[in-house]
Amino acid sequence: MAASQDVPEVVIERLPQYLRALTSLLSNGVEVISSQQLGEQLQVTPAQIRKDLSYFGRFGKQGRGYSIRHLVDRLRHILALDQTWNVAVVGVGRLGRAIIGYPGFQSEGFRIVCAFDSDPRLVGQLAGGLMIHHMSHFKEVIEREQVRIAIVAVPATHAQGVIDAVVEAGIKVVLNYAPTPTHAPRGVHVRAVDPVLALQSMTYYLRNARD
Amino acid sequence: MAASQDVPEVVIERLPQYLRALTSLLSNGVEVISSQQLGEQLQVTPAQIRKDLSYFGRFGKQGRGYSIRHLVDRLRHILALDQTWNVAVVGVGRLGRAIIGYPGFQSEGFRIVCAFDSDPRLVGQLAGGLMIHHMSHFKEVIEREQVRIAIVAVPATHAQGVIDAVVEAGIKVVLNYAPTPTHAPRGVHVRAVDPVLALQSMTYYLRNARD
DNA sequence: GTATGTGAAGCACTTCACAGCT
DNA sequence: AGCTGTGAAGTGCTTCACATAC
Repeated sequence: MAASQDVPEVVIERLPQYLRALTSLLSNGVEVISSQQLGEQLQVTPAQIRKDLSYFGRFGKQGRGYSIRHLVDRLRHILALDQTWNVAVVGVGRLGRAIIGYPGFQSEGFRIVCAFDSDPRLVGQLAGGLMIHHMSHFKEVIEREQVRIAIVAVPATHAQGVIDAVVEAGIKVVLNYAPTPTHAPRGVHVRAVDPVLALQSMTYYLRNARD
Repeated sequence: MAASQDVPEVVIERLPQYLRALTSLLSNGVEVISSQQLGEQLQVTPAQIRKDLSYFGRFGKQGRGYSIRHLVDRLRHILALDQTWNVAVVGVGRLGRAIIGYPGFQSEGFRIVCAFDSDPRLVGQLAGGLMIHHMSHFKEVIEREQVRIAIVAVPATHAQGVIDAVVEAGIKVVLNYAPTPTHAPRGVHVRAVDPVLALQSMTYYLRNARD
């Protein structure tokens, strides 16, 4: 058991994976699971699962395993997923529209409630049913809409400026789709979605590769 | 300097980031850079950059720094990015079509040359200018088209089956957009693009958060 | 008998710090 | 004088292994 800041970030990143697997098991009618079994499914060692969970409490029963239903509840609470989060999308080009239209966020409790762009020709139009606001109204709109998460889908050249602006407006969690390294102050969490980087690192293994 | 298998995967994952930053610098007319300066730009320690590069050779000049032009060439070679890679997309639903239409792959040397789906109603139609083939012809088509990379954009329920099939056909590099954990044999590299997982881990920090 | 929770050990990546080159 | 390349030291995550609980 530990205070928030003690938990390694790698651990936090694994919890949603555990949660997803457990939710799926539950919907298949499984009620109890051991760290061994869950580990096989996720390709993780049982010790790692037990250690990860131990940062937050003692959720298992020795000799039996974990009650999936109970563990799901606890993980959802730990990750603050036992509530709906409102999300703003910045950039409504091709990518931004795809993000707004993607049903996978909504179904997991992330509700995209407003969209922004800096192009005045787009402002006032609709994108996926959402009114497009100008970036100059960002702070005002996200406060009204109670948004605490921003998704950035602008060209690489604009990404840092947009991140600066959303941080200035008080946003602490950013999902960045722009293919560029970015910087944010301490206490702001930015994660990148960058399929090109992922491909570019894997081609390394095709280099000589008969492995 | 070391053999391929000795280089930690984390190092390989950083190289494309270095490459991207260096390419950008070069196009801005910068010719030489120190590990210190590059580190500042990428939020990485200079020692880490030097150590990472040292796995592959000695590319710098003591007292001066690195010739960006030279380093870009070497990194592109190390990562096997000094060639074009043909890519297959499996799944031409909404997401698959967005991937096919995304210009960011093409511009980095990843050419999407064929598309597959298991829905017979889609087979024979076009998606983003590409003929949609049935999965039953996967091996035949990728061999003809010289494809060694697959992008999987099918529903979670089908992802493992599709990955099994593409691996069976000889694919060693997979970019998986399906929101589900997957397994592949040793020697096959699968990376996941999973924005929902990224958001779900960041909400942890919004839990108590005035940090 | 079976599986958790956890200190301790192990391992791997990161950072230091300095010799060596320009 | 400045900056790389790199063994050595440091750090932090992972795995072990066993006492403990059911």
